Amino acid sequence: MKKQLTRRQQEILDYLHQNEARFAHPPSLNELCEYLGLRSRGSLHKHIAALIKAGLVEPLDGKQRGVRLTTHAKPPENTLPLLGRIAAGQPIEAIEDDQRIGVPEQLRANGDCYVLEVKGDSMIDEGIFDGDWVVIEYRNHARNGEVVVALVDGQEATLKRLEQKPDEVILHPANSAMTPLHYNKNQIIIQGVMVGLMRRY
Amino acid sequence: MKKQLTRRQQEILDYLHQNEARFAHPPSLNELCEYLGLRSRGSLHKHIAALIKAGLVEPLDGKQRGVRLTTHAKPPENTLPLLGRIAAGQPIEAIEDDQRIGVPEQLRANGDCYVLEVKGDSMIDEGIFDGDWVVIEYRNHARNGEVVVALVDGQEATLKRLEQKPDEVILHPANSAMTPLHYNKNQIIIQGVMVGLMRRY
DNA sequence: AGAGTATAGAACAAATAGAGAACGTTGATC
DNA sequence: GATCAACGTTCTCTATTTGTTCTATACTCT
Repeated sequence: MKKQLTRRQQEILDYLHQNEARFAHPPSLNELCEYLGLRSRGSLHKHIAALIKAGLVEPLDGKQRGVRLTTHAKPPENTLPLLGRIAAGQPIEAIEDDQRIGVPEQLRANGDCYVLEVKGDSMIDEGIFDGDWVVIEYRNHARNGEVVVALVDGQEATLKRLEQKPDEVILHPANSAMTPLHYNKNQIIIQGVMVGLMRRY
Repeated sequence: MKKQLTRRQQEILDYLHQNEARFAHPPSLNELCEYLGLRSRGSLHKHIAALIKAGLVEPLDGKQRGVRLTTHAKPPENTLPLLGRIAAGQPIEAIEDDQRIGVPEQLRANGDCYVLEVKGDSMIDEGIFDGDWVVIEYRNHARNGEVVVALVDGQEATLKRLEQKPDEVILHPANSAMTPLHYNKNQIIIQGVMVGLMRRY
């Protein structure tokens, strides 16, 4: 039951969105009037009030702190968190805070997922290249043959094809220049299973 | 239940679809009149009323917020048409009508794009596998080194890496078991350039 | 001829937009 | 603490825009 915005309201909202970066501090009604070419705060206030009612702008109950957009509380649909880069190096090389990336539905699993950027060529024979994005489903077990994010000795994380044997775990790189790595079962923690891949040219 | 649209109604609906992006805000009847070359709101209003009845346009009960298409009338955001499968076979093996597939923003180019499903292993060394989806930008020229959809002799379409020489065109497969193919310039029509790739596991 | 369609134009009520003034509050400055 | 400018709020009044309805006229088919 969300109400439709009028043209002017939409226009003002768009303006706020587009120029969010431009303002050092949230603009006051007077400032906004100037930007929008209005002469009356009262007129503008009516529009802002409508936007507040629609939940798009933070209410400003008499306080003087300017017009702020509501923090788009819900992360946009169709995106997943981009947690960092993965190679055969450190656990996971984190990326700046709370970055998200668009992921279409068909590339996700049912469970919770996240995205990593691939670093290095250790899986090149599987068609996983440096710079690719891989979609990972949170899971702590996997079946043989699946490509997993494996944490080795609690220290380094790596993207490899998994083979579990009765008393050891083998991580297969997909690169003819590299050899499979053998570990004890308790050295390996599975942090997720690859379910999708994206590449930009 | 659904009534046949008249010529003009269809025309107006098409116009709304195609120029949806052009309008900053939903156009009022007056604005639409101008765009369509009409002088009377009343006339246009009758057509819009028909479209509303057909469920293609959101009803505007006296409110002033312009003519908006109903949500289910427009193709879902974030999707592109999935035109068919491409291999080294027939031009393009069409898929059932009007299928669409989700494609995140970062995998698209600026221009119009579409998606093909890859068939065969001719580009396996480039990390393009059987069953992958490739995002293609409509373009009829490409630079050397780009992967293109090339139509050979107006008959068979294929996905290959392009090399243009002064008097011939070479299509490089990325598979050590295959050899590059040499053509005359006029044998080859470029139907698009690959800009993205998606894979599901 | 007649049904279906298209256009122009006038007229109307409602929704929207704007200006301006007045009021109470906040927050910084002296 | 008093002062004062800036701010958010509320109100009234007015102008414009917009959706709607109606009538009259023309065009296009069978």
